[in-house]
Amino acid sequence: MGATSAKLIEAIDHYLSRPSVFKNKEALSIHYIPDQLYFRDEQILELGHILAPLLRSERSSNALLYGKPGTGKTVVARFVMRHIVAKASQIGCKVHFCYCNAKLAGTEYRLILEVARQANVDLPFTGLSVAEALSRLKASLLATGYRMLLILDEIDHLVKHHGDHLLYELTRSTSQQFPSGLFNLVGISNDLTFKEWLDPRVLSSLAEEEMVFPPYTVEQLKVILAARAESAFRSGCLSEGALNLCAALSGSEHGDARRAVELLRVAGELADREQAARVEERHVEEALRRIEHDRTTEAITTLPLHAKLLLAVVVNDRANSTGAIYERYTKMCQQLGLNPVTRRRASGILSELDVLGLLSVEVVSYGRYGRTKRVKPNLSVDMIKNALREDSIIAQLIN
DNA sequence: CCTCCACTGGAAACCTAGGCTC
DNA sequence: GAGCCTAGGTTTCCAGTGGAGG
Repeated sequence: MGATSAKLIEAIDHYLSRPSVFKNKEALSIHYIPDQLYFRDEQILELGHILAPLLRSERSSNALLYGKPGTGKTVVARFVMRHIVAKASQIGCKVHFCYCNAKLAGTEYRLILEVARQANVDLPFTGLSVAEALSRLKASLLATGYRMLLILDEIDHLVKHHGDHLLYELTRSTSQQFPSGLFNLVGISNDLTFKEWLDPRVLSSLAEEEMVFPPYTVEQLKVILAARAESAFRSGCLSEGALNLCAALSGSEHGDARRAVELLRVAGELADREQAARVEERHVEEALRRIEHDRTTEAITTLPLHAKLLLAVVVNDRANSTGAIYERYTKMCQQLGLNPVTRRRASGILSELDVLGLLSVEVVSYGRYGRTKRVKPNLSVDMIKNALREDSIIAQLIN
């Protein structure tokens, strides 16, 4: 064995023997479903009542769960589903249970694909029309005599990007075998106004039951965090102050428990890295910065090339109107030997950068001198430049 | 009150790259 | 291989517009 290998093994051993503040980090993962959920008994029981008929192979009502991010919608839905799945397999009830995030799936087709996968139906990952994919899924369910409970997370994303056509089809899918409907839907939405996007027929069948999840208070967040921390951290490895700070930082926005838990996890990782015995408040503060930083760096580095170029023009040349930005941008493309996108597209990209929170874009009118977008960076220019420099093509253009 | 700038942003067509079915 | 499908990005076309200056 070479000397390098020996050193590597030593380093790994050292890493493994190093004390950690965590005893079970899994408990702070976003996919973790605790055995006990706090302050959501009402919603759990209500959803349980709504879905219980499935266990007698009857149709349940469709339901919509609303609430701001991190108010426990997803975890409640999955918690209830877990219990019902257990019961269903115990009594041999013919229902497929399926959880799917519409935003992660991306498109209608990929959503159906994911649903089908969870129901053990094989579909090609491209090449079929949405209608064909759906009818194959239905055919397979009918052939096996299963009905399906479908929990659709971030359903507002689906509707806003692809319309309500798919929901219409799902709520209208009936057969002789299932005259009341083949699919039972539980939709989850962050957006309280998304109903306006729905056709009234879809809305009436989808929103048979509606549940609203209120934000957690800071005090409630403390209890939730304390319980998670109890299973995640070794005893004495989390200071009271750090926990309170996590709750306070997340509670001040809108009681976002997911964010609070993430903050706690990152703070723990930072404490581990510096081999601290305990997670302190300063780790939480650093974690907050780190999360913010990672989010923007990630957003920038994954941008398409022309979006990066336009962003570079804004932060580098201080150009602030669509016309000026476009002019500088086309010169830049010339230098690089690239074909520039059209004015229309550039305008669209600037708006997209606004939605991502990287730029702040405002339409202003200068009267006789026209109407344009007033554009300025929304974050520290240095942070944006640093992230842009990771792209070798852009790096040569930024001073 | 009217004009007219420098755009905005909707709509539809188009292109590319993937893949299925027959 | 022909003839379909989809997704995602882009181009083309164009009607619409807030408000300074006449």
